[in-house]
Amino acid sequence: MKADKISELTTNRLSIYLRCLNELAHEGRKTVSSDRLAKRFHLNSAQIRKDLACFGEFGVRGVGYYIEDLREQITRILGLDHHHRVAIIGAGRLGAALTDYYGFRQTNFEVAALFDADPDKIGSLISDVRVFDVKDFAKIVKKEGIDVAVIAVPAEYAQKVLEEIVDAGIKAVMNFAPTPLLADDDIKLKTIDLTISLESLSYFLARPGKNGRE
Amino acid sequence: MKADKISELTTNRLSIYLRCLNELAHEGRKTVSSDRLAKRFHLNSAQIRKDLACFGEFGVRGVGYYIEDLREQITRILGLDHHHRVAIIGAGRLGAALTDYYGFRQTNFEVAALFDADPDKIGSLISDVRVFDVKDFAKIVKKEGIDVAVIAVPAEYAQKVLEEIVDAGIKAVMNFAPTPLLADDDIKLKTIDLTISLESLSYFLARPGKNGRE
DNA sequence: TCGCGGTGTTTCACACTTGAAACAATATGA
DNA sequence: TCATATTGTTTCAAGTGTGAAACACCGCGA
Repeated sequence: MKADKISELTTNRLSIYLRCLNELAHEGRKTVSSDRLAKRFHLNSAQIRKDLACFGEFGVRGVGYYIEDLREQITRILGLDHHHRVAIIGAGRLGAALTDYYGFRQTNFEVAALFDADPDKIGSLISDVRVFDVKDFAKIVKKEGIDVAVIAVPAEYAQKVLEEIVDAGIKAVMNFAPTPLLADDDIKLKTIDLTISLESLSYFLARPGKNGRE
Repeated sequence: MKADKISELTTNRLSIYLRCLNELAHEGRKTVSSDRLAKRFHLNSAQIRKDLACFGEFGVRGVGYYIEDLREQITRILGLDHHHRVAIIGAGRLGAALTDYYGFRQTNFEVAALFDADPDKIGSLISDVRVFDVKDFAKIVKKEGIDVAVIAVPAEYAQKVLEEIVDAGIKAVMNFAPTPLLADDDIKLKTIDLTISLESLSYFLARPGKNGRE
């Protein structure tokens, strides 16, 4: 197929498939068919084949997929074979929790620096990561070879911080501030808005009987 | 309109509108039209009117919306005028960070109890919240009047924890474990999967020139 | 009283995603 | 050799969300 317009939904599913394959590999299985994979993990077999076909032909007709091989392929497609260095802006509780977040290490991301404007925090260590003055952001980014930024500051500062991030040449940003941010099209910006999720739960609790799954 | 099938996308937008109104109210404005709101916050005016019309007639023709009034209405619709008591299962770093998360207080959620299986943690206090043995979950839930649960345990335990949560009679669950969970239709389950978001950034960085906004 | 501005509502076209179905192609094993 | 299993690919229908357009209705101020 080799479509060049890959939906983010597709790559999200690749993440899921990768986890499923890891589980199967852990059990010692060698091959799996899209049908078995779908039945086991409540997925859709046609979708699995379509998603994978976007990136090449990884299966063997009549057999299925070699689990080890497919794991490597998906790992490569998702870029998980590359190392990334992360800056977290905002050394509050969220920033500190994220510094320790196991998911970063798991996905080959390394928290290389924290940034804050609070003089009491600047210079300190959080989980062995140094807190720098946000004024020195661009300089440290260059020196440390940072290519990913995480926004963990209050909503009112988020847009300004994002602009500094972009000015420093970073293209991939994860935003935890509860506000939509504006950025150019060549910047990959993912916003994780916990407040919206909470208010969605609140809405559900306020009107029993109706539902919606995310 | 009074449609009874409200999309979650609609309620998510209500959350956004509420924030915008808060900002406007803070500036001392009294009324706002859907057009001004849309232009100011990069929204779509037709969508705003449609979303609001799902729940009643809040505007005044020829005038727009009274900001204070609309804030109250949306607050009521989203159930933010009700207090909720939250249990966090998993007293690790993520659980601890969430216990302190300001967004909970902001949305009228109160973290009432933490749960863990680690004897070293049970009985301790984290930000003034007691850590209980997860074995006592149902008992404490009843005693403390808890109606919302947050899953902050490793992925392999998440499904089991969810079942205990459901058995305890809780209907609203937020899951931070990086795995899709299965639950009945009458349970509101929101999964925040940071790993998928990270892998999405990784994919983007691995293939420069292509993009996608979440 | 009249015109302007803005809501409430309907309608339509477009895009995207999903899931099913069908089928050719092709390894494997009997 | 041949049946079977399963991929890779195309096609189609259904559902959902978006955004524009049109317009009736109505409050306000001139």
